Amino acid sequence: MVSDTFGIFVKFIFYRKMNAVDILKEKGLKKTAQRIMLINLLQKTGISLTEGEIKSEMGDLYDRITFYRTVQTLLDANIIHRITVDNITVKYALNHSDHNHSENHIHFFCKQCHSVTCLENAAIPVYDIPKGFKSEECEVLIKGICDKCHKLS
Amino acid sequence: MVSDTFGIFVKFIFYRKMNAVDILKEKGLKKTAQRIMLINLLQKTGISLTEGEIKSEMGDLYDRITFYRTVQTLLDANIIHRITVDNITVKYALNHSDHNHSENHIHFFCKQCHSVTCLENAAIPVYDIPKGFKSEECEVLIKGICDKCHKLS
DNA sequence: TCAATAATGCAACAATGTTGCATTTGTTTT
DNA sequence: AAAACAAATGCAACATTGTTGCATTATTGA
Repeated sequence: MVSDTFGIFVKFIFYRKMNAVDILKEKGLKKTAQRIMLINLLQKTGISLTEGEIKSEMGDLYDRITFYRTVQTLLDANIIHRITVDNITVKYALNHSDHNHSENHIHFFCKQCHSVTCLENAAIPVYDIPKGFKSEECEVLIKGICDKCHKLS
Repeated sequence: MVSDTFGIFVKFIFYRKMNAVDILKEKGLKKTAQRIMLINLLQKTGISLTEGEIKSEMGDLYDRITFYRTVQTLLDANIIHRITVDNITVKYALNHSDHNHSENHIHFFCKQCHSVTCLENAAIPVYDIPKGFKSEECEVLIKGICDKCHKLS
């Protein structure tokens, strides 16, 4: 039996392994020092970072106002996303890919080391919500102990 | 076959239908004007409210500093809980019951009227998280169109 | 009713986020 | 490669959100 279905070729761009300059170019954004440094930082660490953590890594290059504008630009361009833990701590993380809609994946918050990991491959289940409600997007934050802290204990 | 299992009698207190004064008494908290008014307001509206909404309802009785302290007291006593939408808007809602651990239920955010409803009866599913991670708590925010807005369209 | 204790509200501060505008930088065109 | 253009930066100044010390006021239990 021969399938007559044509495959649809979808171009996926994965940010984790891409050069910061190329990401910006791809989005038609100017290659500025702060943008490149922020993307590099999020790639290097692999987890979500707070403004404070980003600030201390960036050193002299950090400027509070430019930081907020850089973040806004990268959020708008769908390159990074933002997570809030306990209604207080705001963290920033690199999106998985071009096609990953900001909030459609699960975040894991470690109560011990306070790291936030994006669980890209964990499936978002279908929720049994009451009649009349129409679900479109979903944010999930699981709290517990991460793999690294688990190993140490 | 006769079961020899004894039932365990658990006293559940449901905040939605309880008098504000009784809730405070039950928790050993003083019955102050602001606390009573805030609880009454959350009971009356049934949905989550922002500080601004609470302020305009409270009128003269509202004081910003006392509000933050009142909120903290009621959070600590497990009477209310806090929800953040889009990392910006903070909302407050009455807990379902004494035994409802703050974040262990699903919130529904309506993109049209911006209301947040607590879906008390919607079950939280078991997530398939990577090996090594240990899940303890879970926060879920579903975004879409609520039942009221759905009816109107 | 009075004393003990906790809550309130003012001032003052701290942290977080935003806007206007002159200057600088990145990009495009010649 | 240099000029011209547009967009990003960083300063000042402001707006919003949340916190703390302390004197005053309200609640509660005796």
